[in-house]
Amino acid sequence: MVDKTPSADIPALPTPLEQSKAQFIRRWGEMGGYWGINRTMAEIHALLFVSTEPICTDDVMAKLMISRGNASMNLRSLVDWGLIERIHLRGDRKEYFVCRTDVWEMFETIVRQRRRREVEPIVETIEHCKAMVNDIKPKAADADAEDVQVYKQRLDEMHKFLDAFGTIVDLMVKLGPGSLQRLSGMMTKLVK
Amino acid sequence: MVDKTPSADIPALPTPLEQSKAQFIRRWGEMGGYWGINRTMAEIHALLFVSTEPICTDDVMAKLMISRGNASMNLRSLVDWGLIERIHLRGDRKEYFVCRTDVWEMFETIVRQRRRREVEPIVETIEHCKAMVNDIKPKAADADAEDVQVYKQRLDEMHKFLDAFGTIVDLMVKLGPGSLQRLSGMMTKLVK
DNA sequence: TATTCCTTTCAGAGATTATTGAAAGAAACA
DNA sequence: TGTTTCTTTCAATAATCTCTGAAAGGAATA
Repeated sequence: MVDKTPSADIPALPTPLEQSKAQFIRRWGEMGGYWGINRTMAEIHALLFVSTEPICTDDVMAKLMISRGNASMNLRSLVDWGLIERIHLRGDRKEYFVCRTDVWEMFETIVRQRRRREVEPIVETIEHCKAMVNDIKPKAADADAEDVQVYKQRLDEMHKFLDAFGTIVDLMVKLGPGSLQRLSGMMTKLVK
Repeated sequence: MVDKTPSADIPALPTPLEQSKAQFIRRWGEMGGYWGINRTMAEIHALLFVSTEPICTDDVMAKLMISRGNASMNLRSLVDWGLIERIHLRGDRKEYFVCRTDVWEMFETIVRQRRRREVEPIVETIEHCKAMVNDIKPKAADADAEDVQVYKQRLDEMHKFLDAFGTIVDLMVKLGPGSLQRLSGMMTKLVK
């Protein structure tokens, strides 16, 4: 453990580099809120994303001014999501963390998780709901008849849409980093 | 205003159709939570999505067992999002609501809003952050030099990625309902 | 204009989620 | 083994978000 502080407890004005990073971190955190990810977790992720060197829990605590517990929990979540990694530095007992900086990998990871958590459950439910109304179709020829038809149709459309959407995202992920550009080229032609 | 209740205050067992709808509504609501949309708002949306007929505030209150205020606020949000519409029925003073049932339109609407709220702000911030470190580049040739380089590069990659992603989503929306299927076909060939 | 019917608003209550800090746990070291 | 150093956990607290219900606001009707 080396004390990197230049001259002990002088606060030191933030450099433009630090200011810029701080701004990015703040905004990334805010956006996290929109995504059902908590702000702190997103901020930690951003902090690691803009850090050249590995960072330990105490660094995170100091830079974001949060408690040890909070830092620990959110770092763990980020590891669970697969967005950051634990590493160990020779001669240092502490754990350090680094961010997967390849934005494509990041995207892939996030898309996979969100799909599993947010798309698959609703698809399963739709299938189940369809089955429920299919089973009892022959019996009820009453006033509901049209209602049932419309309902089934809507579920069907939603189902197809979600399937197609999932497929395309899968393929994008499989195709890798270049696919967005390639696709965008293809689609531009298609549009004409 | 016609009283549709079959025989007044007999609760009536839920039909399979009603059960199925209820299940869909519930799940759609849960998923809303993941998307930074509140559960109730998502449930109202689902309720309208599976309803053949227009629905008024009292219907929403009754079916979801929520207060008038809650129903009113969330209905308004859904209108603001462009996911549902207010309509008026002849001879009835109440306002009714219907859902845009075309899943493609729904997707388009959601994507537009989310892009504006979640992608554009971060892109602006990245541009701003890049400018901040560009302006001061010539001066600082000290130890930060490499750090600045890496930082700029990462911001750049993120920027490019977000741009490309936005482009492709735009194109998908422009191409309309068939594009997912078409694209998925094209991409499947590409993969081989 | 007064009345009725319906909608919106918003302060307070309630529910949920995030954060802290201290205690327990785990791993390296001597 | 005991000690040190670091990490995790979790009950209590704080912050945030959501919901209610009653009051105020509007618009159609008489």
